[in-house]
Amino acid sequence: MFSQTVEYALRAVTHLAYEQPRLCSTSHLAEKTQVPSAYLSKVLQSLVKAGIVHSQRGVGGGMSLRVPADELAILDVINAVDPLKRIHSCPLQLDSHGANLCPLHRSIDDAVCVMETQFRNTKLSDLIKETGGSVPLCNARPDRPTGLAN
Amino acid sequence: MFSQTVEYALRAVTHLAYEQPRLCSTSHLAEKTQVPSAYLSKVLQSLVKAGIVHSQRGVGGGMSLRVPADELAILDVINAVDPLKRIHSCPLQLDSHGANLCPLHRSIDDAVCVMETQFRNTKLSDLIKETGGSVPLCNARPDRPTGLAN
DNA sequence: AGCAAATAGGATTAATTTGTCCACAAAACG
DNA sequence: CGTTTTGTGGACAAATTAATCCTATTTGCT
Repeated sequence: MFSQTVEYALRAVTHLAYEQPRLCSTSHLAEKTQVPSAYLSKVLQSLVKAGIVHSQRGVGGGMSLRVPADELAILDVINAVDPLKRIHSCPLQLDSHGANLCPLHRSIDDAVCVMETQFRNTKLSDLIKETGGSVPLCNARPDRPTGLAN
Repeated sequence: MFSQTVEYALRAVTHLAYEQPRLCSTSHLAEKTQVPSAYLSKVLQSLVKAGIVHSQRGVGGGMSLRVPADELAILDVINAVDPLKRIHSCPLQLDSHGANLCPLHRSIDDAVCVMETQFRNTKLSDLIKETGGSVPLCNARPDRPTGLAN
């Protein structure tokens, strides 16, 4: 349904929010989110380019959120790595119906639209609240909750 | 967002509903829906196996709907070729939170759930109603609306 | 029986997505 | 200044999805 890449990106920012404002190295993030480290680094690069994540090289460096968790919609994260694509015109070239989509594509686009709205309204901060016995990233916690990353 | 295969399957059943109760050959369907013919035949095989489409070999044969269009949810079509996968347990193995999903996966699954419901409530018959200046499959019409397929 | 029209299905190729590896660049720190 | 730690980016490999090709099988028709 959603690509692996989206899943990985969301895991990453969720953990970053959880450890805010500490910097997380890619390898630390990879371990915590169970994402292949080398691939995660690619995904993070996309998030950096999108201005969602800040990166700091060198000793003690790593990644951190560039945006407050309550201002970052998870739609932004999704769109940074694998954009939801709304249907604006008929995929069959026969655009003899102008701006209207046929019922099929109207229906598909409606579904995408609903998700888009839902993901725009869900902020990253919503994902790090511990609600109803469940915790962010399925109980992934920092090793030393009060210490430094790594 | 949705796979090519889902798109193709939906185009196919839409056109089948449109030409109901005539039989449509794969090549006729392929032309009308602009789907690669050889690939469409694979997709149709899945629909046949799922009991959604009836196939008839030999001269004058082809495909037809096995189910009335107003009883066939487009969710059934989607699930026949590329099932929506709900998240039932945490993708990270740490299932230390029992039946609860973490907020991230709860949120993703909610979105999938909404779509599932929407696609369950949308019947194929809804896709062949000509509403608001737009027509099924972006104006694809049978060559001879009152004649035989092909 | 024999031919033509159609689906069924296996094998193969192409394209895309996912994942790995390695050399390089920047930053901190002695 | 050099070494270590970190991200960057390119090239490549593996896996999955999409698409093609070819042969068999079923069916209708003369």
